[in-house]
Amino acid sequence: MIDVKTLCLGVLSRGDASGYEIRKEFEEGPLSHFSDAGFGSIYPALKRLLDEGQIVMLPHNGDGRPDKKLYRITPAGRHALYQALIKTPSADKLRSDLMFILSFGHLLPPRHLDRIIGDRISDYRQMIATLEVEGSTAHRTPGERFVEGMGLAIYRAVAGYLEEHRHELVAAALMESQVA
Amino acid sequence: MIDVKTLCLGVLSRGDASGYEIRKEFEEGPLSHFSDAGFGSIYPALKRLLDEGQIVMLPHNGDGRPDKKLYRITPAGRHALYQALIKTPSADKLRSDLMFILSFGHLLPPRHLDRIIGDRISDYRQMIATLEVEGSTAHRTPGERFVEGMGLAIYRAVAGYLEEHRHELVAAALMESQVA
DNA sequence: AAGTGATGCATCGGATTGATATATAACATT
DNA sequence: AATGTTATATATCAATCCGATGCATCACTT
Repeated sequence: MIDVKTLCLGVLSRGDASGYEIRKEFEEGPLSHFSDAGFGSIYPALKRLLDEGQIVMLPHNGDGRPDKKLYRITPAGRHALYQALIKTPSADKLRSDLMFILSFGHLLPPRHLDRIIGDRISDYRQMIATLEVEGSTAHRTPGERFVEGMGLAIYRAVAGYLEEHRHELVAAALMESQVA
Repeated sequence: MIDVKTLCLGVLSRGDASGYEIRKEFEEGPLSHFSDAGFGSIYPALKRLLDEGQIVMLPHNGDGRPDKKLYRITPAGRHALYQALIKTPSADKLRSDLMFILSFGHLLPPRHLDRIIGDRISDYRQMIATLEVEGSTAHRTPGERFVEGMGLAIYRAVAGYLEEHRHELVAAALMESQVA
């Protein structure tokens, strides 16, 4: 798995940024659908990257404000990023609490099953709507468009599957609850 | 996110198992598509579950063999599992090194892009074929069938998207490499 | 008889997660 | 004017998790 240092280098390869701004990339930007990193891993990562000379800190303009630290990638950093990018990528992994829960559907009240599936469908429909708007307005590189399109494709597949098979699962749970 | 203790309780709720067998569930079973846990987290988790009285160790039949330890869930364990299952599930998250890499496609040789995408398509097609066979033979609860079907739906969506958009991305990278 | 691979337990360092703490600025609310 | 809320911004910390490694036995092949 790609580590947080590499994730940070990736963001910085697009332009200078602070730790806070890097975080936002993983929360909102195109990368957000397939990567993740919190402050607890970003700040230590930046510290290590500094030590290794892969980034430098820009002298802050003394604007006052709570000391924003801007970082810039160095040639050494670009080289390290490239080395990480050409390594064979490890397998994709989807972690889903919902799927774990549903695989034990027989232990739960049918009404509850129906509700959590319905809620999740709404979440996905919302994300899809947001992506459809952003995708047509925001400026993106071909790579970013590709990745965003993949996110959209997956969200649509999941939402569609949940909608189509929701009733099967709830019906099976209902039958079982009547036997018991 | 659901922790490894709960994942273990889930597996044990279906029947007694050893740490090794629990691991196999996450590697091969229907849960494998959406959960994950290695020995380094399973063994400590089992130890804690023992301390908390949520599982017990069965007296091993002294068969010789490298000391297989069978665990069984207790009523307290089933209760803890239930409590975990009815909590609102956190959002699904797909971690994909490939997508991170592709979003920096402009930094890589077009040939390389084409190759890693092609490789990944083969991986997915292989997984889909395996799932299609298993799905029609193995015995599954409704919940397990539902989850396995979701895995299949996602894999098909990803493989399809990669196949359909592969050339766009590679073509864009080619154009850029000619400009430079 | 040697090798390979599956079964099986266990540990350990390093990395990550998730929660928490602090502080300023901008904006809206009462 | 005072209060509350949200966004900006850095940082730490315990609990947990990941990945690699080590050890030993059994089954099967070559």
